[in-house]
Amino acid sequence: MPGKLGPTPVEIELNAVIVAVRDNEPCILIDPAMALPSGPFETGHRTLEQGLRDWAEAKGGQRLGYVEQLYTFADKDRTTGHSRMVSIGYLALLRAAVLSADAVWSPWYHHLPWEDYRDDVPRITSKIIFPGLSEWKNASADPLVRRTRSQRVEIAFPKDKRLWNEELVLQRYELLWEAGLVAEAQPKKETAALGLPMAHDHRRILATAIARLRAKIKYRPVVFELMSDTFTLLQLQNTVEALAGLRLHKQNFRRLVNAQGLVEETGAYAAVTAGRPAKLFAFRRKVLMERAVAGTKLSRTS
Amino acid sequence: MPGKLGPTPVEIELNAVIVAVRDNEPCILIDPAMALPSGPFETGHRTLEQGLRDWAEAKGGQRLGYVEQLYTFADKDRTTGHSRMVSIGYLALLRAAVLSADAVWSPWYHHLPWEDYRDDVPRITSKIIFPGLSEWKNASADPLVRRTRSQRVEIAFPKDKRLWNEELVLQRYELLWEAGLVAEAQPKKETAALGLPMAHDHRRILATAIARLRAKIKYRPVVFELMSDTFTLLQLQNTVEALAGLRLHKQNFRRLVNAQGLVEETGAYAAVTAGRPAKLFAFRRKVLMERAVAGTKLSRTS
DNA sequence: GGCATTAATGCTCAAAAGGAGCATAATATG
DNA sequence: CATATTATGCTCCTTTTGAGCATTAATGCC
Repeated sequence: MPGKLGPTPVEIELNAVIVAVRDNEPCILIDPAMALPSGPFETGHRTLEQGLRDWAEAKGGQRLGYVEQLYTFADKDRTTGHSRMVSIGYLALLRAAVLSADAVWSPWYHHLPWEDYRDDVPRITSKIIFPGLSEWKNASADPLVRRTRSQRVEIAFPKDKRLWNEELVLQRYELLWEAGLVAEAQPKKETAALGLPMAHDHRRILATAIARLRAKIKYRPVVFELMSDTFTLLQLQNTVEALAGLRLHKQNFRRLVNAQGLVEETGAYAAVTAGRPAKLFAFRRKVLMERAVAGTKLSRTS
Repeated sequence: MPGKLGPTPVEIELNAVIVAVRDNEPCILIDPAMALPSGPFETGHRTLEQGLRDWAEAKGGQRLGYVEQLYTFADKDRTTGHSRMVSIGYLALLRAAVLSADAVWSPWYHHLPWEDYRDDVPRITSKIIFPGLSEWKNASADPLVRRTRSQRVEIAFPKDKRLWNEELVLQRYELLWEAGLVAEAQPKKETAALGLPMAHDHRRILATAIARLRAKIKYRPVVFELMSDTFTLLQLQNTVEALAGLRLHKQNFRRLVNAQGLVEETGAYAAVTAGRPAKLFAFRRKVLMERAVAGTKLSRTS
């Protein structure tokens, strides 16, 4: 290859989106500079994931529960001095949380307010996003570009809210970025003020994490990593709704949870708040072993 | 954190699992040393993916079609000299293929022969794998360990072939590795000879790629990246079957493809081989724009 | 106590999707 | 022409989903 310059000196940085749900609000750990917790990858670690776990434990005083690698970024602008910065994003789920002084739980919908459809469509959607994206679409002279943009917008932010696809978090963020509607964007508008900005490209990493999590809760019992040992079905549903940013049909949700054998009754009842007391359930950890659920869509022959 | 040594000098290596299907056999690109194509990440590149594309194009003379990041590995044993090697795995799909001299297409089932269930259960499964895993299971004195191993085996390699889950490629490889049944394993048995070994941990990366691809074909129209411009429905089915390592129900496969609006008739017919001539179809590229299909399993309220 | 309110739970019904297989159509070959 | 081979159309039945009605069990207020 012409212009070969040899291996680039590189530094590895681990970025973690650490999630917990408090009062039915999904929150992420950030520092006062609006940055995700991040640290260097040290020589002593056997694997990347162990590196992350050790570092998070030392810093946050918590043991990370569920951990999953998200994506490795190495864009050109991620540079420190003359060496290149490669960032490996992780998603981690946490139950309780005692925080060290320099960290805060920040509700993730503060950063991506357009993602919360639990109480109808967010107001900013029609007030800012639709006009903003429309303007962006028409800003191109090329009719082909306009058509493409139009289609992307319609998929990411459909007019008909029943077509809302809660998994397209990253696509939506990228669309808003391209349209200059978020503060991090390069050719940004003066008006770019959608959501609370974060350091560097951390809001993008957050979007990646939410997308992954929203996809995953559908076929893997990861929600339980966010629940306490016992919980009511409503609490469970509230947590799923918080993550998905959607309201779910109560009875069908219960049917699903039961049919999958995900929980078992503990015999106890929740301390009452109002209405009929709810049974307390516990996650059947056995299902983790019993099944390796994976969506089958292929109509195989028997 | 005690023992902190500061950022580790690191080198980035890109590893690509480049897939094409020839004569209904999924093949991967490897060099004579049984290694996946790999190259360093150069300073000149804007992003990792662009780095991979440039490098693959220069080396293979091909433009990569579909590219997807798989996983970033940085295990301790991946070391060159005193700097640490971080490997970023990619999956790429290719249609045709003119190869440079030092590369070969190797059928992936040569490396993972237990993954091909198209003609019934592979023979090695009952002849080598079942006894081997059984022995491994019983090798532990701890009854708890035995139980866990037993469950893992039953999920990965179920006795009842209708329970075969074609997506668990990585789990199966790891199981065989732990049991010392593959040549790459550390505490390997003399008999460890399942499948054609590959360099380093490349067979593991291949397993990751296959798992990802098998999962993806179910909800994204990626197969078409492997098809020529026009094809018969049987050819399409054969390709899917090759990837999934399964036989599918013909009529239902067609119903699915039609219902999803994935293809359109071209009006032409395939050059006959035997039997009734088949219509030639083309992929409806529009669906890529029309829909951003994502599996919905949450029963939302309307 | 009686009644409104709030949740939890049980059940039904219809529509959509998925699994299996029968029947027919259109070619090639001997 | 009979046979073999593949393509394609259609039916039937089972499961899964989507929606909503009805009942149960508490609390709070009069």
